[in-house]
Amino acid sequence: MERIGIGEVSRRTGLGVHTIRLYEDEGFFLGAIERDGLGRRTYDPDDVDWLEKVALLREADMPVARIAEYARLARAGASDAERLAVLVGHRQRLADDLELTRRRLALMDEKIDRYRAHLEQGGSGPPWREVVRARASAPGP
Amino acid sequence: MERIGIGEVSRRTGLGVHTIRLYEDEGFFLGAIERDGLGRRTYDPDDVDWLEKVALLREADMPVARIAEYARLARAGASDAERLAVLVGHRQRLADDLELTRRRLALMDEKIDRYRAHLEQGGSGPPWREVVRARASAPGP
DNA sequence: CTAGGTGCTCGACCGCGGTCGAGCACAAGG
DNA sequence: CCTTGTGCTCGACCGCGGTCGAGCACCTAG
Repeated sequence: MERIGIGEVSRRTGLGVHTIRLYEDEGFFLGAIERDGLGRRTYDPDDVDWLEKVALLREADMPVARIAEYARLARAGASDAERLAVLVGHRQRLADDLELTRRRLALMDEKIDRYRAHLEQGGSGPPWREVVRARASAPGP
Repeated sequence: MERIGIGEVSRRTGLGVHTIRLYEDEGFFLGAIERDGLGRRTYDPDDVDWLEKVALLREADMPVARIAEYARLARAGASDAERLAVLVGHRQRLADDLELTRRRLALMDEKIDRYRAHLEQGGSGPPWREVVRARASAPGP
C-alpha cells in the first residue's frame, strides 16, 4: 500500500487541501487518517476512492452533515436500508428543490408576461412609473 | 394618504420589522421612507404595494442585490428594456438552477439504482464494507 | 548555510439573507 | 408615577461550506 500525502490527494481529486482536512474534521472518512513520523496525514488509495465517492455526493449537493451521517453509518456497519435511506432522503430533497424552482420559474414567467403585455398595450412604462413621478413632483417635507 | 408604522407594514406583508428595515438599507424602496416627528418610519399604502412586489421577487429567489438594482432602475427612470432585462436575467438563472438540480437528481438516481442492484445481486452490503472490514481487522499503529 | 517543498494548527474571513437583543426614546393612559 | 406600546440604532450571531493566511516544523538539494 503506497501512502500518499495530502497534496497528492488534492491533485488526484481536485479538492483543495484545506477542504480535504475540513472533510476529515467533519468525519467523512471511514477510519482515522494515519500520520507519518512528522505528523503529516498519509492516505492510501482506498481513502482516495472513498473521498471521490463522497465528493460526488457533495456534487449532488448533499449537505456535509448528511454525508458525515452516511459515513458514520458505513463505519458503524449499519444496515443497508439505513445507508440507502440517507441517499433516498437526499434524492427526495432534490425532488422538492426541483419543484420549488419550477414554481419560482413559473412566477417569473408570469411577471415577465405581464410586463410584456403591459408594454404592448401602449404602456409607456411599468405600472410604477406613476408612483415615481408622483414622488418626484411632490417631494416630502 | 394614511401613513402607517412599520409594525403595521409588518402585519400586512408578513415580513418582520427587522427585515423591512434591512430592505430599506438595501435600497428596495422607490423613494426615501419618511419619518414622523419622533424619528419613526412612516409608510404609505403605495410603499406597501411596492414592498409586496419586491417580496414576491424574493420569493422567486431573486438575490437582494438584484432587487436593489431593479429598484434603482425604477427610481432612475431607466428604459423598460433595462428593467425587463433584470427580470429575464433572473429567469435565466432559475432555468439554470432547474437544469442543475435535474442533473443532481439524475446523479442520485444513478447512485441509488446501483446500490439497489448491488443488494439484489446478493451483495451482503455496500461495495465498501470490505474496506471497513479490512480496517477493522488490521487497526493502525 | 540557505532555499524550496511539504505539511501542520488555529483562527479569521467570505457571501447570503436574515434574525435577534440590548439599551434607548417617547407618548398615551390608568 | 409607572406601565405598555411603538419604534429607533448598532452590532452580534446564525447556517453553510468553504477559503485563506500566519507562523511554525521538518527534510532534502545545491
